[in-house]
Amino acid sequence: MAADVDPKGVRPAYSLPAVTVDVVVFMVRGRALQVLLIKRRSPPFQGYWAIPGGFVEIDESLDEAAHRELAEETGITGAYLEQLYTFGDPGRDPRMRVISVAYLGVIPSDRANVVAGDDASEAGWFSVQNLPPLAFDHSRIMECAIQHLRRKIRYTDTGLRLLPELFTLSELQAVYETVLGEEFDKRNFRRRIFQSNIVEEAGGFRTGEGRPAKLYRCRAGIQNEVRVTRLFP
Amino acid sequence: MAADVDPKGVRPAYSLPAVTVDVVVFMVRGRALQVLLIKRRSPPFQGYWAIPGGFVEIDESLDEAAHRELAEETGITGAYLEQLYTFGDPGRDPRMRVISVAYLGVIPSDRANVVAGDDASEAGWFSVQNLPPLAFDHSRIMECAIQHLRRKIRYTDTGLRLLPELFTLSELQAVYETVLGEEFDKRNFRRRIFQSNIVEEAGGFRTGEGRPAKLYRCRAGIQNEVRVTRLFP
DNA sequence: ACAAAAGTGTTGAGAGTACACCCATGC
DNA sequence: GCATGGGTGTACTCTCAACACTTTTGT
Repeated sequence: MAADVDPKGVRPAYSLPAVTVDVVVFMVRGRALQVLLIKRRSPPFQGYWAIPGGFVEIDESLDEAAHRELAEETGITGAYLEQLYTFGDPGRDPRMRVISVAYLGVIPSDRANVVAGDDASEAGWFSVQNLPPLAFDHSRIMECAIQHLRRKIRYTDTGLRLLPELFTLSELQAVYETVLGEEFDKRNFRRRIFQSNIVEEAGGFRTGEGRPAKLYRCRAGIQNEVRVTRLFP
Repeated sequence: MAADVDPKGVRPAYSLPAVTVDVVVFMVRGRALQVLLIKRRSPPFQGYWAIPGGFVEIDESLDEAAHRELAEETGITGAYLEQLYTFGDPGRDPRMRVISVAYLGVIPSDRANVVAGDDASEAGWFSVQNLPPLAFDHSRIMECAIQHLRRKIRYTDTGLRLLPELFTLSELQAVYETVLGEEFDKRNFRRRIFQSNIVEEAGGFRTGEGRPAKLYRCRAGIQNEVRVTRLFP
């Protein structure tokens, strides 16, 4: 339910938890799934790497807070963000009770240039295969995010949001293979993508080594749920 | 990230949002999907029906808060609860900023006896087809919960948690049909249940009208994910 | 014996999987 | 002309969906 004011008066401040957002943003570069971290420049966990995030302001929504903190601390704007899970165990921050609403985000590699902000001495991308020790309970949040991304890319169009507006089918396949850590048959992959009807030809070609590849884009009006086959379809 | 203390000092109380849990508990009775509501006895929305819930105490986890508030306001204990989504738009409570972590719960109909608690003048079950106007943004939370339950029952063992320990396959089928609002072929339904291997024979029979029906129980060690077929299986 | 619910198999269609070669370009 | 990556079709297997009658009990 929404709050009832304490009948004896306004709830005292010391009994109120702080609320933060934490934003786990992924990118695929080359053949690596990478995640955005910042280096903490104040205690506790000074010098540790951490998931970007911070306090929710009193007059902004949670989504707004997630976008704002991400932009402030890393310079990243326009990422696709969605709420992941809320972590609120007492003791997860040694200083005070902090309840953190975690967000999962993805961004195309061509918009992944970071600029460290005020609260962070540094911001950078790390391969999920090779993460540094993280501050607070951020390893747990990270595991949760990776698991969720892998699940989500299997049955929604999240894979497309990891690519620039125009992309080739080989690039798309590489994204899926990188995130999921398995390889797919080229012909079956293409058949599935076409059947699911999430892309359309953009008209151009990408040249380079070998035969030029057709460019595709995300079909307009694609919602999130591409397809799920279930216990009871 | 977890919190950084405001460099200028402790964050003042007026800028801290309150944190609550809201618990949407479902039950199937007869051929109706029902949800547990309480009647508010103080303003705002005095006399309106609302989703049970309340403040998170400073030293309890979110899960604990959800179970505690549910027990305090409705007398229901031992429900299966899981976190659903966190609703935190400014203005969702007219008095103050309230961020609410919503939980989804299910309970067998034989444990659904309610006892109204302190904060509620009444507690009762309502068919989701026929809900009263709800307080705050609870209609939105309710929609989200119903949608999530319908999705979840399709690919996990949530259906079993809506039944007593022992049940017949016809009762199980009735639960699925009630929650999803569609009918299934009896032979195909049974084949699916057996293939997914989530139940085992309990050894007894339920008698009544017609031929007695074998009793089943949830197989030990069943986790949540029964099966998902995906874009890339 | 009849009413009421339980239980049981088969067939056809569609989706998933495995698999190998030709094509268009740059150098 | 050759190296490089792009692009295409088919056969087999398995899963899903549609469909009707027999069995066991209570009255």
